Amino acid sequence: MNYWLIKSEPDAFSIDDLKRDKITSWEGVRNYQARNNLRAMEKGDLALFYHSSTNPTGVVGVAKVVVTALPDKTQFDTKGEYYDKKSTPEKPIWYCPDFAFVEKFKSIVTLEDMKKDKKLAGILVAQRGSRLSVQPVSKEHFEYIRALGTKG
DNA sequence: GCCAACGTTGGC
DNA sequence: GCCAACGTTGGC
Repeated sequence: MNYWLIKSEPDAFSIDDLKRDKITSWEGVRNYQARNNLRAMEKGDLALFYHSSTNPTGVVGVAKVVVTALPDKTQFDTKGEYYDKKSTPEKPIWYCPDFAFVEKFKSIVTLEDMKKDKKLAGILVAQRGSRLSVQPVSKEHFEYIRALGTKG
């Protein structure tokens, strides 16, 4: 059982979109480190859902891995924005798991909150220049942030 | 919209 | 395989 943080721009795909769709394939990640994290995810793992490039930025809910990583079909779509000409169905480069909606927080746990909180010292997302869109999170940090968000 | 951080690409 | 140039992310 591992814990993660996944970033999404709410204009592209928000926690409300996940709530509506119930399940989504986490397609379009084109960063090797993020992909490696996606491939390391196991069924039942939980992820903090983070809204980036919005005001305020922060964790807005929780998602659960329901299907482990399979080849991301968008890499083969020659007309799509995620097409990768170096990838083939025989040797796919990019993989994505499916996430299910778990909950939306009563209140957002903002990046500012996380940076200030001594209990969250060392959390990747609050580190300067942390661009990685799929990050591991410790169990302690996960549960602490979830408690902050759900208590409202 | 700016720009720091940092990943990727490609020439050598 | 180094590294400069370039592109992207994402907070502000």
